[in-house]
Amino acid sequence: MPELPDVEVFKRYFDSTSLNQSIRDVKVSDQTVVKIPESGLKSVLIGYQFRKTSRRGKFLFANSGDSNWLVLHFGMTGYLHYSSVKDDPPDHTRLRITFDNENALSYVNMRKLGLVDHTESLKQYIREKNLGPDALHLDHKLFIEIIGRKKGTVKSALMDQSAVAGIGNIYADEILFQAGIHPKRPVSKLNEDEFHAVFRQTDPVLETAIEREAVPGRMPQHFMLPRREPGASCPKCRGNIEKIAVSGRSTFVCPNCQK
DNA sequence: TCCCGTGTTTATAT
DNA sequence: AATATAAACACGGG
Ligand SMILES: [Zn+2]
Repeated sequence: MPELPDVEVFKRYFDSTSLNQSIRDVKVSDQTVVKIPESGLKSVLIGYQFRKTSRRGKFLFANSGDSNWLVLHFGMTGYLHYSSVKDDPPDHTRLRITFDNENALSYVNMRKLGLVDHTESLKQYIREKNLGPDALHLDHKLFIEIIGRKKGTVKSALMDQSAVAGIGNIYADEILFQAGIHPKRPVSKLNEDEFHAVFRQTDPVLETAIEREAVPGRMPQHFMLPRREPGASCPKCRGNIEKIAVSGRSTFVCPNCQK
């Protein structure tokens, strides 16, 4: 689930549920995903309120005052869940933050590929993680420059978080499908028009996905995203969608529409 | 220095 | 029942 659009949806969910409520308790139920000991998290959270959030790529940051940032990354299976403290938290809840208003925010992650961390400096954390600029609303020239200097296939370039942050396996496929570019094309062989086609599709794909709350079934008819299965038909030409591997990741492509 | 393949993780499907 | 797969990244060899 969690690529840029999903994490942006999580951010809005966080903003609409969990800001400006005093934190009463913090429970860590998995100390491998949560990188800070429970006692440490308690000391930076209890008695504070989340004031604002920030997103860079697939990372979500929640601020509760000067030099106090909670870091959330969702891996492949993470999400947020907010409910009454009296309700049982979902399975695989790794962290639960309880507010004075009797509600609680849970960080849920079935697999342990994500992380919860803490940092005093957003800038420094982003630098340490080597994250490129956010993929959404990226400047045209910068996008072309960053992607253009990469080696390898255009799909792996788009998915490189140190180049442009936020695009993962699903949305790389979608952007390239909308752009009519084959994911295995080497970046070095793309001409100016093809670079431009990829750039031109990036914002609309990401923005549309956010509008539809990143739910596959709510995507527009011309999206390939809900059709990631062998034998599906291309929404543009009705041809057969092909499943291939690119940098070891499952990739769906219409060989007729993507050259 | 950069790119790519491998390992990590756990529930599901075959 | 073993095996493969899945929206993630870290790491090490070439
Ligand atoms: Zn097609």
